[in-house]
Amino acid sequence: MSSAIAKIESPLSELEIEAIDLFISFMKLVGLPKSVGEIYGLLFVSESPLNSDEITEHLQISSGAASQGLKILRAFGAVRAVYMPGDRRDHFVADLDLSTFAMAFLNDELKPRLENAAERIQRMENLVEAMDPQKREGASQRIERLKHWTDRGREMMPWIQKFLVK
Amino acid sequence: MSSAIAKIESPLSELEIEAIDLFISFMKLVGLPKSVGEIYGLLFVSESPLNSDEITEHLQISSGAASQGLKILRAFGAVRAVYMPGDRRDHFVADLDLSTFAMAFLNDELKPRLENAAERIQRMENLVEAMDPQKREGASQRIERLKHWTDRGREMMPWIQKFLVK
DNA sequence: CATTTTCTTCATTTTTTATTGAAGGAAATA
DNA sequence: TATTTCCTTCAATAAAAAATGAAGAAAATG
Repeated sequence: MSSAIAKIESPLSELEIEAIDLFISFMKLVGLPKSVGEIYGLLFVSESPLNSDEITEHLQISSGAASQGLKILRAFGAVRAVYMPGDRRDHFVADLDLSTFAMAFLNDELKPRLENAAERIQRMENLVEAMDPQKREGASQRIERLKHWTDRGREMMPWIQKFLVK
Repeated sequence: MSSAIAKIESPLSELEIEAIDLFISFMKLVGLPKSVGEIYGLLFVSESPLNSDEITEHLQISSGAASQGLKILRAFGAVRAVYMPGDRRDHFVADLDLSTFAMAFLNDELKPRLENAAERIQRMENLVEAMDPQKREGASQRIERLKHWTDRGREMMPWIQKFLVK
């Protein structure tokens, strides 16, 4: 840096604060760390692409957290790097279409869990088969209930996906 | 206790372990602690109502955790206390209909968040109004996108509810 | 190809969240 | 009403998750 004068900390605008707050709570809901919400919120309202330094300065977070958070956001397709002529650094913009993010969450987080649940229920059914007939009755009913609801969850998936793309 | 002989730790059956594992991961998904999943999983496959002591023994958790977990589960309507003649202690059974739980989660967790988001977006719109016209354009578009998707979430709620009750 | 810049990784530290268990309250029993 | 049993609460502790920042990899520059 050419100037010896310390950079003035860029305070966040009210708008940025609202956006960041919103996305922090949203990311918490889907189990992602605060820093991910901060970064996405900042990029969402930013008029221009931001580089890693700008992100760490604005949000007062470490470079590690920025790198990690951006990695997660890129994996979800919520953020992408754009080329800025004459600047070596990566610059990032938010994908404003939240359906991209929702879709990725559905496929990467929810779907595997439902599949895992299905496998587990299959194992439970096998275990119930092996029980002596007296005990089997009640257990069997319970497992069926469980199966019913996970099936229900799976049925719901494609519908939600349609809802998201339209 | 009349007997001086230490109680043998009741190990969990394979079926119980599968059920507990399943509900631990499910509760994690909705942001509830492990112990809540353990308790619900145990009760879900239990043939008979269990009291607090039985729960703490089987799961090897503290009385505090059991009390706390049962409180949460009752609040969600996922578990209820049943009367056992000749026994002072509360006995608990799981509500096997998972839609009760899902519905409570929707109403208690999701709905307030969406409403909160709506308020926040309203504030953001006001802030954008107050910006100077040059900057307003882009910001305004972004907020509209945001609004669109939270509205979408709100539209989806009643549909999911119908799906759950049927 | 040496130097500088940028980015990522990961061991450590900090922060957050969950669990424990003792203390005390509430209700049933004697 | 004193005693016992059961349950909950909450301060302290433990466990889990996230953030930090230094080390080093990767890539561009001179």
